[in-house]
Amino acid sequence: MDRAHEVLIQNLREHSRLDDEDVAQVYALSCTIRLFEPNEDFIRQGDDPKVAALVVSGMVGRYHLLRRGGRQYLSFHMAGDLPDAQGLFIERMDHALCAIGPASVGFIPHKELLRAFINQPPLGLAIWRETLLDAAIFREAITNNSARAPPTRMAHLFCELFYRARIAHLNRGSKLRLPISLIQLGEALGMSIATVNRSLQQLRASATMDFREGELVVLKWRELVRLGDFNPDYLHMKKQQPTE
Amino acid sequence: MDRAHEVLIQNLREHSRLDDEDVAQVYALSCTIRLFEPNEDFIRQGDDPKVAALVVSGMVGRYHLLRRGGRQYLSFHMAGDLPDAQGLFIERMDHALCAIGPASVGFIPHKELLRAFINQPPLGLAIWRETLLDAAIFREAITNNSARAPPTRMAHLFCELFYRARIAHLNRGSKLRLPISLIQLGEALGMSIATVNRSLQQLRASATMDFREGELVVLKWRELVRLGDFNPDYLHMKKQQPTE
DNA sequence: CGCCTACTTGACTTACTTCAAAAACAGTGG
DNA sequence: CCACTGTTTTTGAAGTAAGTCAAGTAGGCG
Repeated sequence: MDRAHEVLIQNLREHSRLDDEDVAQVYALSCTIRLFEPNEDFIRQGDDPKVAALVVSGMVGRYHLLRRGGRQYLSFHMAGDLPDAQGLFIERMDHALCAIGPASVGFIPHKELLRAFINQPPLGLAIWRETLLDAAIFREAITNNSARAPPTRMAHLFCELFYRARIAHLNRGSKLRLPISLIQLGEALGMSIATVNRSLQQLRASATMDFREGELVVLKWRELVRLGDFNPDYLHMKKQQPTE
Repeated sequence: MDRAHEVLIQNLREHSRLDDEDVAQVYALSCTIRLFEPNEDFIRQGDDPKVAALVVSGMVGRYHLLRRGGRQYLSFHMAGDLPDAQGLFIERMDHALCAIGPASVGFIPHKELLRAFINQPPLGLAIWRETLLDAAIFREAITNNSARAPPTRMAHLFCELFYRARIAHLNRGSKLRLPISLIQLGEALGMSIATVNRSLQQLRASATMDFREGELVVLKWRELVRLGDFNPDYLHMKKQQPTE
């Protein structure tokens, strides 16, 4: 139960300073937890949600529905993330949210959040910053999908996810649970399933990482970072992560 | 001089409700105007700006610098836009800003904006919303560059720019000044200059639009929207634009 | 065990990139 | 006014990388 508030606070503290009052306000928020099956949508394109989602455990994805019925995944989210904070101030969802693996998601009423912002403006700024980091991640995705060759592109995504997971202490050493299918990887990176697979083979051959059965294993971080042309500056974390 | 405050208010009013107090706060902001040559940078990657930029006239672009020295353009901005509002709460710029054509840009001290948010919270929310719209545009760019074929992709960008320009009353009928070179178009859309040109030829052949010498002419809007798979919902404008 | 889904691999085709060269155009200085 | 330079746009030809299609394998689950 409290896990929800804890992961949120921990996440916000990675980029914002929260004092006791801010933390108290967060704990005062009501948060209804729901469990979702892999691939289950919990916010649809066109919805006008009255609650904000908080990833409590597992993984969540955001995607555009394409005309032909396909999907373009926009980002992946893990424990502590508020993947639809924008819903607070934008009426209709222009994209959908779904569980990637099994996920537990907390729902916080917009009304309570807005009241908390009035009582405790620094908390509002922390959430604002959260939405700005989101935007920075989107910008990087534009560059990644537009300007990098398939294997580099894939390595970059793995770097980002591993880096963010490590900040949130969600990795187990060099391993990270990433229940993303190759098909979804293709829908995120803008490549066909065949190219996804071949890129993955290349990365495996480089012996810098492995990814199979929904688990990422990072074997040589520095090398992988180089392969993926990854520079974490865009994630704007307060403390630099060890480069291992 | 006042032009700067006016275009900002006009832009914010497209998505947010501003009362007289909010407007007064905006007019109280000091704003230093500077003129820039085409292609001149005014914020660089890594900067930690103390002022926020406001496009007063002309066009401005945001881009990531690529390892090989190339650029990935992330978005284009026109009069009324605050293309680096995020700088208010994110320390270091993860991308750069430059003038596309000749542009006049106003600079508003962060301190004054932050004070205005305290005096007039709804103004802060309007700016927050502005950054959220930015993010929505980035999301669409991910999808555009990852999932759409070159001519569709190009048509989509033209649709977005024309639609946004029309909202801001920057078009002259079916015409719009867009001083973007084909090279820059390629750097925005993730295609080679050859493909840019051939896609452009195709769009010209469709007789839905023309683009030459930095001027876009929309000949058949509905048709162009269909060609570009364009749905303006993601721009979250209060009033629907006439579909002409 | 058999079915379904996800992953893997190969062969073929297509579309985009690269390379190259020419044409149009803008700006410069004679 | 006209050469001269550099840049942008246009076009063509060649090479290649990624998509499509198709078949086969491997796991997971009823």
